[in-house]
Amino acid sequence: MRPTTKDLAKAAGVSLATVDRVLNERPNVSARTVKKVQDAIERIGFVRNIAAVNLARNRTYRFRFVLPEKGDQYLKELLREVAAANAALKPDLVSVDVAQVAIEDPHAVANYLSSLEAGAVDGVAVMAPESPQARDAMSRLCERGIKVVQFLSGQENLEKLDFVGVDNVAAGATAGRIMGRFSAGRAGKILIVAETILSQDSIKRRLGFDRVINRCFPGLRSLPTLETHSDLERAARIVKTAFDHNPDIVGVYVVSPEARVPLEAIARFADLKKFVVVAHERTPFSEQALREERVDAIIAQNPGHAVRSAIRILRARADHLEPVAAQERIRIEILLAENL
Amino acid sequence: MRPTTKDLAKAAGVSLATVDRVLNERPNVSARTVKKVQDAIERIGFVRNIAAVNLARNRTYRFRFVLPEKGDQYLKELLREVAAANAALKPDLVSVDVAQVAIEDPHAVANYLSSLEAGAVDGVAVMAPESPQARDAMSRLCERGIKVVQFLSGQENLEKLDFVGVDNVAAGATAGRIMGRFSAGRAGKILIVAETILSQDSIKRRLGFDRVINRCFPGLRSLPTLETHSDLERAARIVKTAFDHNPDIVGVYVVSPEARVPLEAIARFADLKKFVVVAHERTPFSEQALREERVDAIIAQNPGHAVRSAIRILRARADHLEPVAAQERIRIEILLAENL
DNA sequence: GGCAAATTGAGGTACGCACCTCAAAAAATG
DNA sequence: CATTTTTTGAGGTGCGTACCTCAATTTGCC
Repeated sequence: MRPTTKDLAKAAGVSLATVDRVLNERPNVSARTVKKVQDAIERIGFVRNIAAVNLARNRTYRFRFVLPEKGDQYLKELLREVAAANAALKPDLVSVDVAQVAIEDPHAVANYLSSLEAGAVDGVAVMAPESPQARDAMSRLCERGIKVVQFLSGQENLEKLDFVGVDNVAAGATAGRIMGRFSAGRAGKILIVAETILSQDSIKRRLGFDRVINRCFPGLRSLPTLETHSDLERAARIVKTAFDHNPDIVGVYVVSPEARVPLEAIARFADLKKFVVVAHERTPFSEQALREERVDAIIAQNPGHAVRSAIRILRARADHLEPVAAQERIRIEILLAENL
Repeated sequence: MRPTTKDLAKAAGVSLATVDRVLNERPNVSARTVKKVQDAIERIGFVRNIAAVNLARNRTYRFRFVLPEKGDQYLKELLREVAAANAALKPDLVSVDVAQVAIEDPHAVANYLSSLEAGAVDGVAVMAPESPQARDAMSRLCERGIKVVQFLSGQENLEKLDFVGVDNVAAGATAGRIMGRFSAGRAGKILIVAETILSQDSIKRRLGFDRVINRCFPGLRSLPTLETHSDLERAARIVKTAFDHNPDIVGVYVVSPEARVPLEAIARFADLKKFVVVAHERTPFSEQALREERVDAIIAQNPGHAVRSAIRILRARADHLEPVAAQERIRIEILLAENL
């Protein structure tokens, strides 16, 4: 039988009240007594029963994901995963919801975060680009006792905050390696498309990508990043210009998470199958494109894993526990048609 | 405030005892009353508090992983992950241990499984190749009320059993695609090495591999599978013969999970860097080899995910719940030096 | 209508722990 | 030494649910 606090009290030669004081770090316990209890914990292998703890504390967890207002398919996947997690974790007294904010506006993000009260939410997962305003707002949230994790974006700014997501330099490097090796030794240029070059994430990916291309694939050269601003017409125009000026394009790398706009733009006047196409994030569009060989590889971070990981971390922090680091590292996935 | 059974009773206009009867599917409740309670559950959004349920039931979960007796580094990883899961889940009243059995002997597996008593274990995760004996033993375990999942091996034999692991045909196909595209259009032969060709897993991987190679890469041709039987000397001998007979080998595909023996055998007389080398499973050896470019890609199934997934499934089954399918699919990972 | 059977209600105990109060004992202080 | 302060113990209540018993009520059947 599993030892209970009662057994622990007996083993330590103290009363239940004292065991309680030690376990919950209440004041007025002598160092000697603390040690007696801790030794007994070791000796009999006492482990707190979380179910009982949560029941007695009558604890619930309310977490919120702060996500972009605008987006395409990847955002939809994230919303779906949050909703799924909310349903799945209800029996565990965890409730999760979403606030959609104009994350491209640092003031909007900061305002929203400042408006949160500790009574309303126990933790937030924030997906917002780096900005001094957002950074300050997050710090202030922490001070008010609300746990914060940075979600899929902006891992640079606050080391003391947990981060859920991939190392974007490595993700870019992975894309670069795939691009290089899939090019089968051909020489030429690589078209690089992003939604905006202002995003730190895109900058990092490009950095990793270029590093690998330059170091390992001398026949290939990356062109300057084109910006779509999520505008199909604009994208088609500038992409066409790029193709006209560079007849020797052998590959296309879509840096930003929503690949639909840039790839549909290119498909208007070129056959994607003729290039090595690497994109980020699995969405219905990119999945379909991979199946039809219009895309050769997708570099992805699993949104379901990311959401669940963020929740586990918030919960651990709320309980003053250390998250299990190994389990929480989000992998950089490489998706081909065969391992979808 | 979250509704409790008390609130539910009031909302349904019945007593607590009746709510209890409905929730736990006890007999002697009229259909009309059941409906009243279920409607009320919907209406007020009642969700059972798992912490309280487990506490009241005083439930504990004892699971066992049945793993091979002999093995190399991948087995070690599995053992490590099981131990880690055991430590991490202790507060949740889950205990996990390992029994190492000579899984290559169907009788040994069957004997071991038959010896398990329902009182000692609530569920087992069995990693054993397909065999009528093992199959029967698993079925009988189920009948005795012990939950069973097939772990990383043998998904064909019993559809009614849960399976944790990847589709090995797809894993082989993924390896084939990587092999083909990384070969950069060169023509030649591919050396294929397995520990034994008797394993269903290896057969399936080879099947998927060949399918992709034959269909998509006409310049490449797979050689017959060589068997190492985990014997370095033997492996070195037969591998050398193969290289002598086939000077146009461009790639090496190690089908079985433990890549150390075959690759060290080859490295004795050839430079692995000159070939495209694809292997399965991440181990300290394969990871190091990938870093040093002696291996070009690793196709892996994350042992940590697999272990945790098996446990979640066993737990769900023990509670008569349906596991969350989406979360439990083990991904076929492609590892390069960049996304380790 | 009378009877048995099925259904429902009331109330209790237990699970392991948190958190509270009050009193008793021990230690520190002067 | 007496006094204050710190430490410890004893005991209670409650968290939300499971599971049990016994009595009361309703239903179905002949």
